Amino acid sequence: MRRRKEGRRTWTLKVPALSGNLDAMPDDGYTWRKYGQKNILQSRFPRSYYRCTHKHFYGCEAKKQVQRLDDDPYTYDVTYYGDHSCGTSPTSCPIINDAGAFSVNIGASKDDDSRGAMASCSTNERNPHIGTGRETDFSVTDFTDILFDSRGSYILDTLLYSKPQV
DNA sequence: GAAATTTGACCATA
DNA sequence: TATGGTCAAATTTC
Repeated sequence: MRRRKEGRRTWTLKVPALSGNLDAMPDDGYTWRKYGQKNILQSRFPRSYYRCTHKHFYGCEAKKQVQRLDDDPYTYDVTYYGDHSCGTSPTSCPIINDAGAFSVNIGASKDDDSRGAMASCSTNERNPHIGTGRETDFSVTDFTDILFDSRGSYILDTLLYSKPQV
């Protein structure tokens, strides 16, 4: 495989399929173009590869991989690579699910999430709360800054969305 | 006709 | 050498 460049920010989201529809990929506010799909060993479902539609216009190097979880077909594992430099930005919480709430794990490195800060987001408010154990209010803009701000010292490694409560 | 998706081949890495 | 990531031609959709 071609390894991604060192220092590139990556993070992973676990995203439930919208409304229980396996074909309804959650929208994160960006426009993606699919450039490949591969069957992965030890996984029943193929992995899809996307890059930013504006790659050629803006040289935007953002990419993402979408993998349906083997043990939970209603959940996607979405891995983002790099930042968007195309000037577009999400218009809401990166992904809104049915339940509305999710938690975010922000680590300093992929192997160290012990220093992570927690964040949560609600569909009703569309206002994430970010803090370290304590609840601190931030705006959506602040939240997307953490997600995509190239100046940020944090690496956003894992977004763990809570499953819809049925 | 343009843009997006599909799919098999190619290639780098472990 | 097996696996995973990307390329690019063919096909589909708008």
